[in-house]
Amino acid sequence: MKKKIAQILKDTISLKNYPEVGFSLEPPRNKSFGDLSTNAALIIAKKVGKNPRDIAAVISETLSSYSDIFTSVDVAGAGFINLKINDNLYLHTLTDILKEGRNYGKNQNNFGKKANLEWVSANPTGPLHAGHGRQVCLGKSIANLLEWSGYEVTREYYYNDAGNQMNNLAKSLYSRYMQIFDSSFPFPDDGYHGEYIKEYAERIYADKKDSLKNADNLSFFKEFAEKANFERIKDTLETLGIKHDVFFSETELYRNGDIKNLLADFKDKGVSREEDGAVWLKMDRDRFQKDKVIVKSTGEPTYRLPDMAYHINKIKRGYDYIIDIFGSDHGDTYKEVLYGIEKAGYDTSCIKVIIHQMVTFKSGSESVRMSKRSDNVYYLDDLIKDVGADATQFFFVMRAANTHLDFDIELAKEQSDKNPVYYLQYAHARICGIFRNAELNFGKEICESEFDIKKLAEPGAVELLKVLSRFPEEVESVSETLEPHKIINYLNTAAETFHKFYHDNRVLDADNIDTTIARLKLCEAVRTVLRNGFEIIGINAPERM
RNA sequence: GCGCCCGUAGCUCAGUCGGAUAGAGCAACAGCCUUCUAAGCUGUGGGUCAAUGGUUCGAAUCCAUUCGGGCGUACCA
Repeated sequence: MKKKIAQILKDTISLKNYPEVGFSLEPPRNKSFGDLSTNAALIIAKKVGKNPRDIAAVISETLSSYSDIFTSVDVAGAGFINLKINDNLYLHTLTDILKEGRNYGKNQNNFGKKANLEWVSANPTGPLHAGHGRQVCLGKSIANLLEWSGYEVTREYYYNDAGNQMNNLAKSLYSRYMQIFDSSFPFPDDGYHGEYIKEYAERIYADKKDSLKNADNLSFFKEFAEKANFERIKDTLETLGIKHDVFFSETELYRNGDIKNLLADFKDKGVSREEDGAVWLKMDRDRFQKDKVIVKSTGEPTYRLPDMAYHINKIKRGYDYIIDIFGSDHGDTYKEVLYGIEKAGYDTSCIKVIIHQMVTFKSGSESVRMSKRSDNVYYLDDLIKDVGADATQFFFVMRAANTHLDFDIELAKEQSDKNPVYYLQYAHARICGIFRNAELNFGKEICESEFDIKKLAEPGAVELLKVLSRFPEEVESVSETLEPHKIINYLNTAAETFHKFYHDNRVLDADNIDTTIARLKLCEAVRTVLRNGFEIIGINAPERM
């Protein structure tokens, strides 16, 4: 509906020979100003140097002639045009919502396009810790958003298994295994201290007894640990309903020659140089402080080179849109990686990098420590166990990725009205309750009856429909910015408007069957929008609470 | 030092491609359940939008500087 009105406004502007401008068309903060408000006249006025109110008057005169759409067109303030929209238009959105059902809100703006979302991508050196949760949950929502705007989405997980850390992992496990026989067996200085390594050692011992005591290489331990860690990571992700389509290993880039080829490519193009036995990528001094090492003097590439090769691999696989999610600790390094890809001659404009800030956990007023070094790590598993999958998902997605997040475990755990997750879910459960009662008291047929739209004339119902009609626009804009917290903000107003309606208007009324039927349809529409919104952010829609 | 992100109500945060009287949840206070779930609804109080200067019809929003916090600033990933 907004699109249609924007078009009318645009046509009016060109009809009056005003220059084409970018204007806003939004519901005003203050509802008494109307349903939509535009600053078009102010923008035009600036451009042509005339009084904005005069221009607004000219435009609004034409707009008023669309009397079937606008019930009032007013010029206000400095030159805003405020529009009130005919309630009948909103009543018809109800029919649309009921017809589209689970698809209401989806759009096909990117139909036929392929997107690749890479996230989590934690190396398999141990279980995911609670801090990983932010990107795990963000990615889940973002993948959904992409799908809701028509993309075919590949969910991808990239892991570095070629570097030193996997060797450390193997050494750590070997050491724990040997400690079963000799508790004084040395543990590597930079080893992984987690309890899970001891568990793996026990499992190996149970199966192999002491047959690996004199192993001449650690490949068994490496493979065992990698496999076990991945199993646990995948289990954790599955608890949250996440399944990656592709697990891409760094080793693959060595095997298929991508890394070697890229290095040769850099050399051919003259963008790399050698110094002190290492290979450096020449960086643009306006943007970077110094050149960066891509191959160490030991002959091993740094993480940058495989990362570049990996992204080039993704580009070559033909995606229209490539999205990475990283923590703020990668805030600078991804720029180096993109720079390298450009130097290799690839267009990086299809790559979008989402950086999220770090998370601190607290329990009430106490902060929860998340040290990687000690045994005392708060894992993502623990968090999910403590607060539940829905609250985990909700709390991580509730805020803009761009700001630091305080995760209050006590609040998330709280099974009460304090907890913002329940506010939304409760609205859904309430509606389900109404339908249970409707079937009980009026029979199943009542839900399928034809309804009379005129029975929804009361302000609460119209207000509710106005909010519901915004959902597709909301999805559309959020799937461009990839900021799922805005969906939550929207759902909050939807839930709030419903709770208000519920409080003021009784749905089931034996004396007014027609009204009952119409209101049931309205409830069905609210339930649809809530359910669809929940699907995007990735939480359940409970039928009772 | 340099780079990126942030600073909005007592707390946690929305709002930021410039728009009208800056919002929500929690906390505080006062009300509403013999009728579909009170995990709800209604109302009150609470603000130098970190500070200063600038740009203009108009700034929480853009620019500059300062202060404060986070993350980087490796031949770690």
